[in-house]
Amino acid sequence: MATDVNPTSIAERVVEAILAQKLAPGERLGEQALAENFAVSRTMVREALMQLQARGFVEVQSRRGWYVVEPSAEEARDAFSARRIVEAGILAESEGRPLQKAIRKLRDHIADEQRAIEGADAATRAFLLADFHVCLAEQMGHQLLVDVLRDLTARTTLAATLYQSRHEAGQSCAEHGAIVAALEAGDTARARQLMIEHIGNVERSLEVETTAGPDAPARLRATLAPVALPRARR
Amino acid sequence: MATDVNPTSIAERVVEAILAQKLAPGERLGEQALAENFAVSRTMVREALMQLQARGFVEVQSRRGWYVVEPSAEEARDAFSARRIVEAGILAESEGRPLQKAIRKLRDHIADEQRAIEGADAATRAFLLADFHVCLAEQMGHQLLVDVLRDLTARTTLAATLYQSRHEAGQSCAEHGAIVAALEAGDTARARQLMIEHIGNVERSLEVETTAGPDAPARLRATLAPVALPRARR
DNA sequence: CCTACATTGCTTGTATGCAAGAAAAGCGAT
DNA sequence: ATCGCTTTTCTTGCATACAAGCAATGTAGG
Repeated sequence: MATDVNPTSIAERVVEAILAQKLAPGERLGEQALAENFAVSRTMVREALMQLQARGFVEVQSRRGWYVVEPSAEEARDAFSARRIVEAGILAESEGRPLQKAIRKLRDHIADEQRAIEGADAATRAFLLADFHVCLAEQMGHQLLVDVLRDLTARTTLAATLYQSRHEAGQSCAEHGAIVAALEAGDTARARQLMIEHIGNVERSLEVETTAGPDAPARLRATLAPVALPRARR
Repeated sequence: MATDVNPTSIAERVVEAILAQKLAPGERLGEQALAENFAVSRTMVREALMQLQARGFVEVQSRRGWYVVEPSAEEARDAFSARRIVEAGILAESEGRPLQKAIRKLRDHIADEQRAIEGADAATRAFLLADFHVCLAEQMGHQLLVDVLRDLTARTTLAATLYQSRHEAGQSCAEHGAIVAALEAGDTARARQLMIEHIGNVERSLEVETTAGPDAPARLRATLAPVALPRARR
C-alpha cells in the first residue's frame, strides 16, 4: 500500500480527489481529519496543503480552516484565457519540428480517451481529456509549461464540476483528434485555430449554466459532501 | 520594520536576495541560519522554503540541505521558450482591446526603468526590466499568467546571473519602448514579433557565454558566497 | 421573543523536542 | 603518508505541545 507517505504524495491524493469530484469546491479540509485519514501528523498535512495553496487548489482562512477553492466565473474565464494563450502558443511554436513521435504518443492518448469514454467513470474521463493538453506540452518539450498546464487544466476541470458542464466527452475527444490530424498534415495554423475553438467550446458549455443558477455550487456541495472524506469515527 | 513576519514574507525576502544576487545559485540555505536571521523558528523557514521549492527557486537534498537552484543550460532555454510562448500569446490576444490605460502604465514603467538605468544598482535594474513583462501581463488582465510570468522571468534572471549575461540594460529598455509603441499603433503583430526578438536577444546574450566557460557558476559562487548570508557567529 | 454578552470548544499558527541520516573528523593499521 | 573504519557533529524530517483566535452555544436581561 502507500507505505511511504510524504507531503507531496498527500497533495497528489487530494488533487486526485478534487478532480474525481470526491472533494467538492468549497469543501472544508480539516488538518486533523486529513492527518488521521493518512495516519500522519498535522505537520505533513500542513505541508501538503501549502503546496496545494501555492498551486491554487485550496485556500486558507486564518484560524478558520482550509477550503477547496471555488473559482468565480471571472477566475474560470481567466483560466480558460490563459490556456488558450499557452496552448495556442505551443502549437504555433511547433512549426517545422519533427513531430512523428509526438503525434504517435498523442494518438495513443486519444485511444485511451476513447476507451475511457466507453467504459470508465466520469472522473477518469475528465482527467484523461484534460491530460491530453498536458501531454501535448510534454511532447513538444516544454517542461515548465507542463507544470503550468497541469494546474491550469485542473482549474478549468474544477470550474466545470462547479458550473455543471454539459460538455460531451465524445466531442472533446473528436476535437483532440482533429488537432492532431492538423498537426500531422503540417498545418500548425489550423491546429492552433482548432485548439482555440476547442477550449472555447469547453468554456461555453459551462458559461450557459453560469447564468442559470448561482446556487449550483451549494447544491453540488450538498450532494457530495457526506461521502467526500471518510472521517475517523469518534 | 518587518515586524509581522510570516512564511510568505520570508519567501519574498529570499527571492529578492536571489534576484539581487545576494544569494548565488547553488548556495546553501540552512534552516537554522535563516531562522536566526529572521528571528523565527525553523517551522516558518521550512514553510517558506517549501513555497520556494514549489515555485522552482530552491531544491532540497534529503537530510543534507536546501540549495538555490542552478538552472542547466537546457532548463534556461526552456524558461526562455516558455516566456516567448506566453508573452507572444498575451500580445496576440490583445488585438482589438482598449489599451489606453495599459499603455500609459507601461510607459510609466519604462520611465522607471530609465531612471534605474541612470541611477540604481544592477540588481534593481534587472528586477525592473523583468518586472516590465509581469506588468504587461497584469495590464492585459491575465492574473494567472502574472504569477506564471513572475516565476518565469525570475528564472531567466537567475540564469542570467549564472551565465554572466552581457546584455545591455539600455537596449532592453529601448526594446520595451518599441513594443509599447507598436501596441499603441495598434500593430499587435509587430509588437508580438518585437517581443519574441527581445526575449531572443536576452537569451542570446548569455548563450554565447555558456560555451565559453562551464565553470562560470563555480567562480561566481566563490565570489559571492562569503558575504551572501551573514551566519550567526559560532 | 429577541438581543447582547460571556463562555466553551474546536481550529489553525508557531515553537520545540527528538530521531534518522549524511558528511566530516578522528584514529589506527598498513 | 594513505587508506579504511569508527565516532562525532550537524542537518533535515516528523511529531507533539502549547498559544491564539474564531465561531457557536448557552444565558441573562430587556
